[in-house]
Amino acid sequence: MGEGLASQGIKSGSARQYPCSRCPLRPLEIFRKFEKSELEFISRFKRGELRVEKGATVLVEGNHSAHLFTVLFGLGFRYKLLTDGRRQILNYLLPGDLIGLQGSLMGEMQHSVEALSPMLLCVFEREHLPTLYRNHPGLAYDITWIASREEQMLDENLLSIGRRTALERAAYLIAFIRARAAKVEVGKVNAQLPITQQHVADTLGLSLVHTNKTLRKLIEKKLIVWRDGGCEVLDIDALMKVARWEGLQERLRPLV
Amino acid sequence: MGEGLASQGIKSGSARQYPCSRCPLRPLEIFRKFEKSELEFISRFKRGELRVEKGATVLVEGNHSAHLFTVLFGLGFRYKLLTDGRRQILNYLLPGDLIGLQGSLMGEMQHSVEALSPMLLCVFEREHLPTLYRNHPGLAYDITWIASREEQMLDENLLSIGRRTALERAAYLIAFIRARAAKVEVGKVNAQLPITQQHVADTLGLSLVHTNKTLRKLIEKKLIVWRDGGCEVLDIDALMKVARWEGLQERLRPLV
DNA sequence: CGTAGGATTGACCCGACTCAAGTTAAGTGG
DNA sequence: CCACTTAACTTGAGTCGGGTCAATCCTACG
Repeated sequence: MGEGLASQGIKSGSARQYPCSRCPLRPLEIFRKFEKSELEFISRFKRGELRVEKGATVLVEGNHSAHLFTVLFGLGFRYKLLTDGRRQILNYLLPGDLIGLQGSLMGEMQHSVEALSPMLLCVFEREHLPTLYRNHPGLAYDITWIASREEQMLDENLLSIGRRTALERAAYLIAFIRARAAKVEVGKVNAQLPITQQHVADTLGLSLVHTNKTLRKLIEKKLIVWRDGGCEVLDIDALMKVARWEGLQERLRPLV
Repeated sequence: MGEGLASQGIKSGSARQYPCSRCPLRPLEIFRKFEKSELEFISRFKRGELRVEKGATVLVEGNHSAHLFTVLFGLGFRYKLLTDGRRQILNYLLPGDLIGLQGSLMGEMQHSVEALSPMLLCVFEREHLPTLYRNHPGLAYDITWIASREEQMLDENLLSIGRRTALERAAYLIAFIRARAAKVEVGKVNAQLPITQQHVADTLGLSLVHTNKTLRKLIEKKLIVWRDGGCEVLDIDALMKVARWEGLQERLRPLV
């Protein structure tokens, strides 16, 4: 188990490596262009940056968090546990995704968040959220939009786990993450997804052993390879076909 | 398949049976009390009412909807289909729930909605949403809150389908709907949930036959009975124990 | 060179699926 | 009022996907 925020320093003020004005994500074409006033607000809203290592726990179910984060770099995942330890991974977190909105709105986190790779997070103060809603309806709208997008992804995952076969599920999951990653890849494309087969199993609702055998089929078909403790996609179109998945249809989205 | 909105009349103006001032839901103790100005805005935001029969399709995946709804009475569900017809029910819709927010924000519906009982819906105009965000930050916040709550329920469902056994899942589902219904039951408590075993199967990701055998076990244990084409809960605490579910923890919520 | 986390494999079993009949209850038309 | 239909619920038999157990293998790392 990780340690949560308390023990991890949040750099603020001048310690930032990425002031909003030089945000590495915002120039990407999937993100809608912001007004100057919006950027200014966001810039003030941002309290600092948080660097978390691979494997660290960013947020813990049951905790109250004073912060809200946006992923700048790296990959993480949200999950829930049953009392006896069974784990279900709910979704993955990529650059541009918001972390901890549920906790900010409702008080208590109902899920935990862990880093799959080193991550860099923008830190926002939860208390400023009402100010944002009061003074920047456009940004408020964006936040609802982002929450709604997360809901949509969960719908899709639910469909997958409930109604797809093991092979389809595996293909869907990998194609889905790959497709999302492709949209926010900053700099050189890092084709490698830093997940273990245990993560895949806990996402798909399968056992580790069966997950391994299922992934093996995808590997034999040369749709993916498993290398250096991670997954590389060789043929995303074929994966999508196996999964009967149409692909992401999103055009422009907000980045808070 | 139902017919969608086009063929169904939306009563507006004086045809309304429930002006917001006499909203049957708002007095319930789970809903937070609104300011007079908020109520006035909601009242203008409401365009009319829509009555749908049992079995009717309210919204169809892929469609653009000009409306947003709040459930006043009745029970419905959201679902998605795979191309070959496999269906996954994502969540159930009860009084006080918002329908079609995703479609309103992102343009196209990514899921369909069907009525399980006769339903009465408040109809809102999608175009007025930006006005709401501009003039009523508190309501905007509420809408985000509602979206976030839906996300939370989906997280819980995902955990259930991915990691609970068939018996646990069935117990969880029924306890969950029952618990939610208990909070919004207007007038006499109608203990009967108007769902078929096919709905349960499509929610749990199980086959109809196996669902039947699983429910049979709950019936034998006298936790539920299946009567008149619906489900009645006899012992919700026992159901929760079987499901290892802690129950709903929500206190006050907004009603838009 | 030893250890540990992850990936792999085989053997065996059980939960869940499909197929195939029923049964029950609520219409519907004659 | 009865024969016919249809939707939903049941039940049994046989099969198979996916689970558990138990090794084994790799490879990065101290």
